[in-house]
Amino acid sequence: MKRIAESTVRRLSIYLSFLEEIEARGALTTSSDDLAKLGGTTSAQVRKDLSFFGSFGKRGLGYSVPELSSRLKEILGLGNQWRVCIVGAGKIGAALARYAGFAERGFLVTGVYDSDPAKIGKSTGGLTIRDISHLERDIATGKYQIAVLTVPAENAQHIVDTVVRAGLKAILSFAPTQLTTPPDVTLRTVNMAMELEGLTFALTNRTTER
Amino acid sequence: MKRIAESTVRRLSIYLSFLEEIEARGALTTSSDDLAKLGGTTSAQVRKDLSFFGSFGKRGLGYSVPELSSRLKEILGLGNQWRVCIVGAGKIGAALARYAGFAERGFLVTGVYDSDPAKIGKSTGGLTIRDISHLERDIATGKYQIAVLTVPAENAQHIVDTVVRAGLKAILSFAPTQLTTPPDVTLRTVNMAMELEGLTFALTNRTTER
DNA sequence: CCTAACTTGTGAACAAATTCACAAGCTTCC
DNA sequence: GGAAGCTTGTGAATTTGTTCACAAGTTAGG
Repeated sequence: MKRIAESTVRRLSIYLSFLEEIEARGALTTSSDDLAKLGGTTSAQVRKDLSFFGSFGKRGLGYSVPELSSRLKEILGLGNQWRVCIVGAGKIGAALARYAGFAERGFLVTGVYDSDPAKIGKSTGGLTIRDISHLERDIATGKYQIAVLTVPAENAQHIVDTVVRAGLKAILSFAPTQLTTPPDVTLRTVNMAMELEGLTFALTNRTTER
Repeated sequence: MKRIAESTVRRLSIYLSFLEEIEARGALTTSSDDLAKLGGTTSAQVRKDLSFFGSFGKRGLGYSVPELSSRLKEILGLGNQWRVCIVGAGKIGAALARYAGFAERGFLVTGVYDSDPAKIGKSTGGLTIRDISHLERDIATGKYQIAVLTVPAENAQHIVDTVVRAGLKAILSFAPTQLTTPPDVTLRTVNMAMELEGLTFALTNRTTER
């Protein structure tokens, strides 16, 4: 299969959420133009994105909402449930552990880890906080497929190395630092400071950039 | 000024954080190659990114760390402080209100808003939660330059419309939904579900995408 | 003062992503 | 069953972003 751009994958997620809205409203079919308008893109872009994976529409008619929706779920790997651990039981970690939106999408947070003895053993979002020294073993036994890191920048790379060593292939980091992983491990980073800087850049340079 | 790509702005943020690390370690000069290695890019990319804004280095020598650092801060609009409000005093909003990392970068969270009567008047992160019905007026009087939205998807667009009407030009949203703003308002969205879907796509399609 | 060793800044070449534009398929209606 | 009206799927054209490659500064050493 051809390499798929990250921007394409992001748009697929967007299309899927629109399809779910459309489905909830009871419509049975939709068109690339509908999806484009909702997502602020063009119908050609929508069709091109989908074309990487096959052809799901009917010429003259559009797309069947339930069908496209389920094909997209399949493409995005949302057919089955995913076991997720949260590393770092600070405020953000605790908020995520409790966040119901994950479960709706098939992400099951089944473990929370921290290194602070004061937190270990306490409960958050219905889960008992485990000692981070157990993390590597737990991953190695297949307990998790995805790790979400909400730890300070200083510890982040070390934890990445640990979970990678244990065999994990997907990491979502909220640590405000640049991390490195081997090429077979997928890493996404959400850096709030960086997002805010994108805003202040726009405010300062008034270049209506988007 | 030429339009600057969002990818360029993100890299500038990364370079800045490296410069601060380098500065903390006491080095006085650095090179495009150093920055490239730290950031997983190429030295040509670094130089090209900087060239959009001027020429800050000395041929044969590299860049003065304090100088480049302060020029980048200026470019990113970090010279002055920014007043930020958080809309939505749920778990994530409360976590952000308390997050010290913002202040370090010059982002002052000076207000938290919610619509839930049970929360209004309570305190979070040293701030009293205000009734969201005051938000529009507060923005209009210049209290804030940036709004951070941590509200449910259903309410997000309505709140965006409100803050835009009040004259705000920069919004960071954590709501898991697609939002629209006029072209002169900069919007950045962090969507956790979408990030996780990017991971499961990679796990499912095994295309070592990055 | 000349040469060697660096490193920047930048047009030009290249690659990637997006948009265009249109043939091809499906449906409806007469 | 043919024409009209849609909408998809996709090569080709275009635009945007990245990498190359090298002239032009700068410093150090003899």
